[in-house]
This record gives sequence, structure tokens and C-alpha cells, in this order.
Amino acid sequence: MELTERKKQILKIVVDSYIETAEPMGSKAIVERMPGKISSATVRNELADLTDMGYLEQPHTSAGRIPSPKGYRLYVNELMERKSLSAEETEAINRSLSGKMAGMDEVISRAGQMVSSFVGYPTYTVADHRSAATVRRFELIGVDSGSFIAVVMLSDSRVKSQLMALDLPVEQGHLPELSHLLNTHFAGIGAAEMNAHLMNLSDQVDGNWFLLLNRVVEYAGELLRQSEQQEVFTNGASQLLKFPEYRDVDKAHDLMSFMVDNKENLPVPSGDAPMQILIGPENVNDALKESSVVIASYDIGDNMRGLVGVVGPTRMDYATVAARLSYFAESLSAMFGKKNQLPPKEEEE
Amino acid sequence: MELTERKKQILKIVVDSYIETAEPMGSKAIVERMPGKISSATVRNELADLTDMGYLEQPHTSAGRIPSPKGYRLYVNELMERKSLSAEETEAINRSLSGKMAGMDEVISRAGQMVSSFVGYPTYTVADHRSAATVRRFELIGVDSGSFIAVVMLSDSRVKSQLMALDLPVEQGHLPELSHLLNTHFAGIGAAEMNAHLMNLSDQVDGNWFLLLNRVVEYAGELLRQSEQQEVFTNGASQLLKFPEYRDVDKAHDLMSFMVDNKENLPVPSGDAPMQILIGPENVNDALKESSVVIASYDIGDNMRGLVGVVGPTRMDYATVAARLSYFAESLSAMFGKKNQLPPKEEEE
DNA sequence: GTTAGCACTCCGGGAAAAGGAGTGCTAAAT
DNA sequence: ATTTAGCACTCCTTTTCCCGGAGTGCTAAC
Repeated sequence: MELTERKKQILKIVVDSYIETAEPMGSKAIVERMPGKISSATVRNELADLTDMGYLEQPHTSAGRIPSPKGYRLYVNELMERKSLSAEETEAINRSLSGKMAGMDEVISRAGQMVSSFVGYPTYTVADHRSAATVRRFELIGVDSGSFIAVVMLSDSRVKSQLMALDLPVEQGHLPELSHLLNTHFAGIGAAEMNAHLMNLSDQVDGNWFLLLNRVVEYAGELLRQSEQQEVFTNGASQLLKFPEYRDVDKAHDLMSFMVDNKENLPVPSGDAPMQILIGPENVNDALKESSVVIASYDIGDNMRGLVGVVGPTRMDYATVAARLSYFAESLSAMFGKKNQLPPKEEEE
Repeated sequence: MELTERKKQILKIVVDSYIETAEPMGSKAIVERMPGKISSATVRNELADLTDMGYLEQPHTSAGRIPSPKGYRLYVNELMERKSLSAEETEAINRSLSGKMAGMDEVISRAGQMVSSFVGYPTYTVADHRSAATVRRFELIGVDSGSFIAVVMLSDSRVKSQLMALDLPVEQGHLPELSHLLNTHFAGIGAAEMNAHLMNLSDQVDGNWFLLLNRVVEYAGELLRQSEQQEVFTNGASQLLKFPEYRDVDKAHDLMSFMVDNKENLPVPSGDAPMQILIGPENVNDALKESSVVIASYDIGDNMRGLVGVVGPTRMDYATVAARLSYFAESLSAMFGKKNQLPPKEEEE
């Protein structure tokens, strides 16, 4: 059977309507939205065909039609109108992006929140380190006789620091030497190798020094492990409750706790496409089989990519989500990808 | 009318039962739990009295009784058994606390998660700065000709740092001098005064230097404003869905989105008590009128207190929550309050 | 003060009935 | 060959009604 233009037109009407109302659509309602004159009986024939072909489904014998995953897929690939954002929308997104963000860490964690409130669905974010992070530079700053600040600059240009105190006296004069030691032995290597190097040093340096070095290296190792860990953050899970498909508290609870407790299993993009849409059963994970996910990634320089995913019912408003999400991703890429690792210079306020 | 011992005993049974089952309790069921022999008719008389006195309520004429907020209040103040934790429970809590936590920031944000998973209710956390934060020390570290690291140590011992790049050349040799300038002019003062001081400097120092200083001071100011902002974090909101009182999706949604969008209005402790319980209508906020909140605070040194609140239905298991929460708060205080501002030294793993 | 007995209330669940939206099919029209 | 009108039929949804049970409040006796 052939997928005529008219069939596509009808399919699009059904999907658009179902996305909006979450109600099955019948032949009469379709006629009203069709251009030209056509009878409901004709539409019914077309609907029967579309159902045979697998693009539509019938909740029960005498109900209207709703889109099947296959129907959504066709809709997303061919039928849906690529929306462009209105001036107000781009303006609003720009405004939310222009707020103060102290560093990339914050960008990543905030991006999810911002996207979630803009698209009206829950989101999740991941910082994707293309290559394993290493320490680019150590620096020790003396504070007083018992404590010092360890500053660690990572290969992805993040800088982390922490006050450290030791029970033994920290001789300020030696800190530059110790920094140098750290930089020569522990810069540019992975967390795993650090421990080995540390062992080697254990009998080469003074015991007190070793304790201090050990402490700093442990801290650095922790940072590296953290960044390899690809922590996932979720935002706005409660937005799910707005949708009738999650009026069933158990369904809502299942998905929400999946998003919280099983974050690691949320999908990540498989190809290189800037945006990816996974519809219902296309998701490998059971908990997502009745939901859809839209994933976009953005560049934040230094071999890092941010990833933000939008989760919603299969009846998600793909056109709007895709438009907003891609604008977001592009804006973020523009802000961070270009001027490598620099925070945005904000003029306003 | 007088509140006899027997009335209290009955009240306690009703509250205990209702907390467990969420079902109204009738006179027969009460008799089964009463020691000694007593008839259901007698219990009914007592129930009628307790209802008159406002400690119990009747969902409808021919249903059993449920506790009123006043009943919960009495229960919490006098009746409930102060539970002590089992060895397994303290062990589990200790284990969760012993994990790596890189700094106080992380402690605060993790505490909420840990408590939430331990008590089985959603939580929120606030970092409460007793006194306004200031910068204790600035330090600039040269990286290359165009960039440097700004390290800012705050009065609460947090250390923050960020890589900064400027369009103008950063002369490494001048950084110590600039650090000194920052420390003499901007240490120990609030964010507001910083701007004034900056103005004064604008014509005293070289233009390029000023740009650099400006950048660092702006960063520091942002950090100070952030810490004054008392950001609230919420955790585990989805746990609400477990409770029958939130099977009504709208109620769940109301409370959940309140916890997310109106975080700032979540209650903070009013007195000095280590723990505070707000029951139903005792909450000023409408969204919480049918829920209860248990708040505890813990000491994390340097004039800072962490605050963690547990949110649940009025039928919350106060005894267990209070026991676990106070153990948590005490443990955290012990870890951080004592050895001022130091991260826990973890031996294991 | 306590208890047995009893009439009464009201909720909750299940069955039956009514209503309605929508379909599929047939046969006629284009 | 496609489109259309007509109609019987299906099945969901809502409403109504009925019944059983849990629990109460009251009265009268202990």
C-alpha cells in the first residue's frame, strides 16, 4: 500500500492534534481540519489504511486513532514543521543565558534547569569529557603554619581549590618546592597512575612532605575520578505530573525515580547528529518505553561537550522542543565553544 | 474536660496506627491494642471526648477517627516514643557520611540527598551564614601571557578559584603586586563596599591593571552575593508519590512544584531548638498547610550552619524522622563543627 | 463509670442502564 | 476506481441504583 500525500496529511493532523489534546481523533474531527471538501467516510478509509500500515493505533474498537511510535517517527522525520522561535522566545532564552555563571561547572548544572523551564519537560544533563582529564598544574599557597591552599588546574581548564590543614607544621618556604614536585610528578597523568608515582616518592622525600603531597594528590585524584564519572543531573522531574499520561501516580513514580536513581542509564547520543530523538520503544530502557527523549549536545571547549536531554511522554511536542533545545545548544556552543573555556563576559546588570 | 491518662493512651494508639496505615481507626481496633480489658463502648465515649477536645477528627459520620493537627502536636510533644536508632541504622548513616566529600559545599548539598534517602521523605537544605561572608585572601597565579588563575579564600574558609583570560597581556611579574593590592583593598569587606573601593582605585592604577582587578573583584563579589543568597536545594521530591495522601496528582504537583519553584519560602527554624517540627496548619505557607516539616540544623564551623528540612504528609513518621534526622545533624556537627572547617579525614576505601 | 444492644449513617464497590462517539461495511453515486 | 451516504454495531464512559459493612451515638441496664 502506498503512502499518498493525503495519507501523510491526515497523519500529520492526527499527530498534531494528539500532541495537543492527548485525545484520540475521529474521522469527523479530521474532516474539519482538512482543506477542500472530503467526507468522513473517505477519511475513515484512509485511517483504516494508515492503521494497517502501522502508523496509527486504535485504543479500542470504537475509539478514534492515536499515533503509533512508527507514526511519530514519520512525523518527526518528515512531517513536522520545523518551528522557528519567536523574537520573544529567543529573547527570553538569551536573557536566561546572560545571567551570571561563574564557571563551566555552573553552566552545565544550570543548563538543565533553564532548558527544563523553557521546554516544560524534565531534563537531564551530563558533562561529556571527550578525553580523560589530567592535572595541568598544581599550586600550593601558604595560609598559616598549619594550613595551606591547594589549587589544581585541570586539563579541561577547570580550576579547583581547597583549604587543607595538617597536624604537622607547614613550612611556608617549602611550598614552592613542593608545588614544583607535584607538577613534575603528577601533572599530565591519570588518577590511576598517580598512586603508583606516589609510591615511588614515598622513600625519596621527607615523611612530613610526603604526607602533604599525599593529601594533595588524593584531592587531585578525587577530582579526576569525579570528572570521569560523568555525573548526571536531573531537573524539573515534577513537570511530568502535568501530563495526563502520568496521572497514574505509579507510572509517574516509576519514571521519576528512574530519572533520579538510575540517571546513569538515561540515553546518550549515539551518532554525531546535533540532536537526536528517541521515541517510545526506540529507547532501550524499559522505564522509557512509553516516553520519548530529545537529546542535544553543545560544545564547551577543551574537549568537553555538555549534553542535555528532554524527557516527556511520546506525545511530546517535538517541534517546539526541538526548536528550543537546538537554539539553546547553539547559543551555549557559541558562548563557550568559540572563546575557549572563557566564561561569558556579561555586559548587563 | 480533662485529658486523662487513658485518653492520652488512646490518642497515642490512634496516631501510631494512622501514621502506619493512613486509615481511620475505629473503637474495636483500638480495644485490641489496649492493655487490660475495656469495651469498645467505653472507648467510643473516650473517642467522642477526644474529638470534642479537638485532638481527633472524623472524616465522616460513620468512619473511625484520625488525628487532628492538635492531636499530632500533643503526640509530638508528649506522647511519641523517642526512638533510638538501631546499630544497623547508625552504621548505615555513618557509612553514607564517610564517603568522599571534597568540601563544605559538597557536604551541604549532599546532606539533603543522604537524609532524604534515609528518612524516605523529600528534603531541602540551606547553608545559613551567620555573619556576612567576606574575602579573607586573594591570590593570583600566572598561567600564560593571556590568562591567570584567581584564587579567592572566603571568610568561611571556602576556597574558590577560576581561570581568567583577558584580551590584554598579563604580565606575570606583576601578579604578586596585584594580589597585594587586592588583599589590602578588598579583603574583609562586603560585596557592596567592593564596588565603591573599586571606583576609588580606577584612577590610581594603570588601566590594564584596573581591568584585571575589576575582573577579579567582580568574581569575588559574585561569590559573596551567592553565599548571602542562601540558596535552597531540594532532594527526593518524587518520594512524595509513595504516600496515599499524594495519590491525587494535583496535590502532589502543587507541593512538588512549590518545593522547586518556591524554595525560598520553605520554613527555616525560628528558635534555637536543635530540631523543630511544624505540623500542617502550623505552617504559614498555604502549600504546606496539609503537610508537615521537620527541620534540623547542624554546625559546619566558621559561623556557618547547615539546615536540613524533611517534608511529608502530616501523617509523617515523626518519631523515626526525628531520631534519624537528629543523629544525622549531630554526626555532621561532630564532623565539621569540631575540627573547624576541615574536611573529614577518611580512612577507608 | 462501664457495658451490651440496637438503630442509624455513610462510604465503597458492583451491577445495570443510558448515552455517545466512532467505526466498518454495504451499496449507491460520481 | 474512488468517493460518499447510511446504518448497524461496538465499546467506553458516566450515571444511577443498590447493597453490605464498618462504625457511630444513644439508651438502658449493670
